Amino acid sequence: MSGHTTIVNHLRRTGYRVTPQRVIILEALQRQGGHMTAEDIYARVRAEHPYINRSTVYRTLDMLSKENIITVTDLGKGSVHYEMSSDEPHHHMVCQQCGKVEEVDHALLEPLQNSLLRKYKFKANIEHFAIFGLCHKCQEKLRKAR
Amino acid sequence: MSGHTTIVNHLRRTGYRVTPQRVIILEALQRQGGHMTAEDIYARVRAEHPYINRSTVYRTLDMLSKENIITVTDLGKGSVHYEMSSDEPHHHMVCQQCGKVEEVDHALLEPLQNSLLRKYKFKANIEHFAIFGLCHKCQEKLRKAR
DNA sequence: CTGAATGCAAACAATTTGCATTCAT
DNA sequence: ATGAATGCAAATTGTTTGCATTCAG
Repeated sequence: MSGHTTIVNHLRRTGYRVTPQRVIILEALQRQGGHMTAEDIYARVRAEHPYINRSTVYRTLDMLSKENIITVTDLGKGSVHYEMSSDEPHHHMVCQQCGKVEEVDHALLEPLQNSLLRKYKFKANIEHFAIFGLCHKCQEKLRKAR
Repeated sequence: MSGHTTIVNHLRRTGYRVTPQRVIILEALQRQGGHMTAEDIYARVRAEHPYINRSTVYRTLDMLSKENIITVTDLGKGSVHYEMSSDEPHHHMVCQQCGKVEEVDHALLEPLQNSLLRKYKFKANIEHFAIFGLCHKCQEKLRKAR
């Protein structure tokens, strides 16, 4: 699931209409790469195409996530983050001190995923993963402060 | 950290004033046991003490979590959940289909916690953990639906 | 041409804030 | 008596909705 045309074709096949605003929003997501909030995306899109409406952005993001073209992650910042889905799942460590978000190798999460399935028959959706805590730098800072 | 007086004493020692509203909010949290949103707590408290203000509830919850008397969990429902801190940490599996929240044994999380520390020096705050996915029942339902 | 998608303005939910008043210490 | 905490009303933030208009297919 990547590349403009592939996605656009998928949408068309599924019965969605390919409007200019949808294309523009998709492009913004692809250009950025990392996480963005709806509001980030709106701002970015607005910069070049001032006629695009905020609700269109929200509705499009909703649609894209239902189609698994983008993934939604709740990083505990009061608003959800979006990014393009990728083949290699990755996860997020969120520093509660400085707010920095780092990525976690999927391999570290797999054992947990398996044990949850074995013990609780719970199928963890690991795309939707955010781990909160303290990054290395902030631990150092805290230690020195004492 | 449990029992009315222990907490009340801790607060007083730390320089907080022990107001009736704070005591009432604490009691509501203790009576309930499980997670509650700020709004849940407000409603419950209001039922018996209608004079208590909404902002007082929010401010008190804020204070209690800063003092580690309660823990905050973002279960991805648009509003944060609170519950009394306990000695045995536990975590949450949130079913994205039916919304049910189950608890996860801490033992399953420990390996992850360790590997994050080893590989990224990231100190995961595991009190703040929510794992999203599909519970057993909803997996069954989904399978049958197809 | 036709219904899906957009734009707009208004509604909403959860939370926060400024400020005058009250009350725990 | 003094500043911390409360109550109140208003503001903010992020998001959703109803409805008339537009435009992709």
